[in-house]
Amino acid sequence: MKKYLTEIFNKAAMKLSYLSEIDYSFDTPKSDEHGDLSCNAAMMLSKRLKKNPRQIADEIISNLDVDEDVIEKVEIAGPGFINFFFSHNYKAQIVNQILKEKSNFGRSNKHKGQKANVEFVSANPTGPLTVGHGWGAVVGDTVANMLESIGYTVEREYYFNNAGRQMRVLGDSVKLRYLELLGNKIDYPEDYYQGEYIKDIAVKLHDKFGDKLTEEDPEGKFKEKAEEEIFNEIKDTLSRLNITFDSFFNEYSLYEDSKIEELLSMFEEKGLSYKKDDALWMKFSELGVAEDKVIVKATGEPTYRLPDIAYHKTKFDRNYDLMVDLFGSDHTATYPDVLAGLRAIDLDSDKVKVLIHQFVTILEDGEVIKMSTRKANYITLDQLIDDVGSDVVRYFFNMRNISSHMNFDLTLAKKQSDENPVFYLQYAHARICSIIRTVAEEKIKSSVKNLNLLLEEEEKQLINKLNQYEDEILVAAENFEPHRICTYLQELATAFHKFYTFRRILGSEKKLAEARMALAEATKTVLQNGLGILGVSAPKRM
RNA sequence: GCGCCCAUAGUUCAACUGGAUAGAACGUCGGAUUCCGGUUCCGGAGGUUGGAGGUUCGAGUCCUCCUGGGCGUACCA
Repeated sequence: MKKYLTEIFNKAAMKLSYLSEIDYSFDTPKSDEHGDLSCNAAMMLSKRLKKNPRQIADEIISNLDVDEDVIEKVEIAGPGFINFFFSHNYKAQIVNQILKEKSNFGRSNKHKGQKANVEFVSANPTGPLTVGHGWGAVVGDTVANMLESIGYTVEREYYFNNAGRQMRVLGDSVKLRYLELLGNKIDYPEDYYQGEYIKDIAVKLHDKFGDKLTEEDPEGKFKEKAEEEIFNEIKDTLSRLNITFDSFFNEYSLYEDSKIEELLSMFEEKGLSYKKDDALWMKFSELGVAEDKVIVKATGEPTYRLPDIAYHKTKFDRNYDLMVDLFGSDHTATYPDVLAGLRAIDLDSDKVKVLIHQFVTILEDGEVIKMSTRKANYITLDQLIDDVGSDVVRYFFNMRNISSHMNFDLTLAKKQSDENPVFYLQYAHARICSIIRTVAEEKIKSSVKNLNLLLEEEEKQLINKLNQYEDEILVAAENFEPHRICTYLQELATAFHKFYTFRRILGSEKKLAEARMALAEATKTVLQNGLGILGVSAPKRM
């Protein structure tokens, strides 16, 4: 529908040049009294043209070449909205389109030929993933799915720092637990990793090497084994959520490939770095950031900023049109430095879209479960998946706007009932599958020949919802907002359930039954496609 | 102190990048099933969008200030 309006407006703009000077839009009104789509152009122009918006609206309408078979009514309403009412026949054809395009329905080629990189999770392998990582993991993967559905070729990437202090402490922690295992009395420092998994790794090393590692460097086998073990566990957890990565990029390779040195000399050439107190500082204050920061410590070791900038530079070198970074709000202070660093070497930081999710609070029986990583007192993502299953985890993390703080209601999530929004959606899909099975026995086939018979209110509402899908996907994807899809699918499921309650397939006149069947099948396809993007299964039976 | 995020119905959240009468789910109260899956559907009650100003045709959305919460504010990542 939007496509159609865009076309006739573009044609009209050749006569009314002012139309191409503003950024007007077509929106779906909240109330259907206001039509299927509404245009705000006249109101936006009223100041510029110093004319009454309704008068402008009138002028626009008289210059539109409207096909009456497509749009049956255009009216000016309120302060100057132009409301378009599409014909029922035109809207009903969406059913035909859906059944033809099947799993491709809703995909667009708007960004065809463009490459995107989505970096997410990126947790350092120092321990199991927590529920907080879960949010980033699910949303990152869903954002990648959405981008694919609007034409991008997407690479999913996981970046981790294996050259810094955190990994050193990890090696130290494992070694100490190993020594403890050998009967040494140890004093385990508070800032070492506290979890039981450290002991498990020590045990594995002990099983394999006995007491031969007492002289081993913590950064040797201890760190290596820990990284390997923990990474495997992280990958296993993610794969339970159907999340896999195309590439794992590690910080160490930036040193091996001299990317750090290259970057340092670029900064130096541009006069953007200077020595002070034995450290190397970056002139961030000249790059739109409040103050200068250290990029190489007095010890000669870079701070995280330098490799982070170098890493992002490799993304530019790899020619992505869009780079998405997703991380938790505890990193909120770091990204402006990275973006400034990229601009400093003349890269277009607007191509980097930084998404930050807030913290997750877990609620059980109305009580907040307090978590502390340092004390290893947290719910792991694995435990959460054990408790509620992958579908619920994915749906719950997708259904909230990431910029809000989230309350994850464990009690609700565990319920396999109508209180749980996931089941409402899945039930709608399973119900349609069941109808298809039943109806097949009655030898009724779906047909798109008589869609114009679908004139009942519930049928019209459902058709309207189906018409909105393509646009919802596009808006959700371009805004990086998976929760929009959840909201839409809930509305679609509701529209279907209402249709089902009042309009029967069996027992209706043949042509009508066939048309209704087609409508139900189209709904099933859209539910399936939408759930697919969210990474939630669409069960045939429940 | 400073920076970023948040505050909408009893609760959890929407509101299409400033649009028309602020919506939905859960909860609550009251209804619907001889019939393709009742894990469903219909209806009622429930709001000064944290507060105060401002910008304009129009503000939950933008600006300023205030209140209350979260996350940061390292030569940790």
